[in-house]
Amino acid sequence: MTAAVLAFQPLQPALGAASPGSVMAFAAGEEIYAQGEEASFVYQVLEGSVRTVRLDVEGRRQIGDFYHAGDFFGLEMGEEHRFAAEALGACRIAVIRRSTLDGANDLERALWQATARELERAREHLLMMGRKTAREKVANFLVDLADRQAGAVKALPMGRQDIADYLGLTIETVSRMITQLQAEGLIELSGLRRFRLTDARVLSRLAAA
Amino acid sequence: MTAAVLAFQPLQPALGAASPGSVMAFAAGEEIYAQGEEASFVYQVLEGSVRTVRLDVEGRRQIGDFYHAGDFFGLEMGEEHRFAAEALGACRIAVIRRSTLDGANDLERALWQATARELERAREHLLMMGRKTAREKVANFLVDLADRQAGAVKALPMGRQDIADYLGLTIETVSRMITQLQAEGLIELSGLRRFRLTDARVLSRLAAA
DNA sequence: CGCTGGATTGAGTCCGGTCAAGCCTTGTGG
DNA sequence: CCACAAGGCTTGACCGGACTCAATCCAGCG
Repeated sequence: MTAAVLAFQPLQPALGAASPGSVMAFAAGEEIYAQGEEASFVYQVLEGSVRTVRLDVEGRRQIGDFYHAGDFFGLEMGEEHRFAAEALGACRIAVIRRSTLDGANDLERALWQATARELERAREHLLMMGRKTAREKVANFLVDLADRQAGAVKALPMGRQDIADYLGLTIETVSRMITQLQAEGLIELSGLRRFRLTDARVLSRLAAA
Repeated sequence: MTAAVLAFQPLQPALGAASPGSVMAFAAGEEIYAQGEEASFVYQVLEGSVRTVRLDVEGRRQIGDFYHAGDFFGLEMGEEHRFAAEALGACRIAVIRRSTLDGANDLERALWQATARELERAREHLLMMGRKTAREKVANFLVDLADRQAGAVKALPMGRQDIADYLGLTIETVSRMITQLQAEGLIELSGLRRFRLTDARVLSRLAAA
């Protein structure tokens, strides 16, 4: 568990401790649940980051979302998971059996709220996919990521391919845009997995565009 | 109210009749609620179709989703609506005050489920936006629309611009793709707002691609 | 140090966007 | 029932941003 990963701000309190769930640890790249697997649990990130992934018939890959400390995921209503969930790096996950929620009114409500928040994020994501240029998408992605982390130096816990599959771009285009933003002095990379927003103002306008 | 509009299959029973809500009628293009408006109601389509729309800073337009008979919409968790809702054609809408839901456990649960279903649709939509070609997007759109309607001849209740803004394409591209699919004998238009799938098999493969 | 897989860079292509006419439904009024 | 307008839709020519293919580069690690 690196300091960088811990820098993510939990958006909601841990449910794990208070609820009859267990805590599991996963290593980088490990699958937490599979696409098509029965959805009998809900999950909360305690430490680390998680991605949800789906492959279509042609093998094209789409990232549904990234989840960091405090986030719930696996909130499907259907019988099975439409996306797989995978650990981005080493992480600890609280696993809560769905059936234990029945009748637990506040838990139920908390999960409904989490579901609605998810929906909001999905719609925001949609908006971005529909009408933004590659440059705007990448700027938006970095600003969002930075917003969730304290400190000037932000972690970039996912690889370029993951970013590409999240934004609906190719890895080459993502790479070019990052290089470009850096050349313009809007961001600053240190290594591949660490960055700073050197001009948050311009970048935010770009992202919002 | 035309027969075509009524052909949509309600996916969930009407809540309006059973609940302390009122029913309102809207004409084509009328706004049901505005972007940024306080979200103190939830809505269910009784007759007709509805679109949710959002304009970004640059004036780019994105359709969030289309809703037909039986569908709930306006299910935001936040204080205000992120998208506006507008009547596609003449329609009747059940309006349910959110506060009347407190403590009504089965209603609450029904709405959570509706929220989760929305989330699923949003993710499906996302998948499509990320990785599909214009041709696949349009095929997918038509197959989805057809699936929700009985009878061989399907209604196309929205205009080309709405389809474009839903799929993240331009109106010209949508038009070209429709023309192309028709030229290949996969679909058949009669007028601008009515179509048949003449080769559902091939079309579905295209859509799934 | 030397590997190795991820990331970058470059050249060329193509899909979908843009700009610009026209066409056709649809609805209105004579 | 037809004429006419008006908006929505289609079509065409051209352009450009993102993709593809391919060759390095280099950070991270043993």
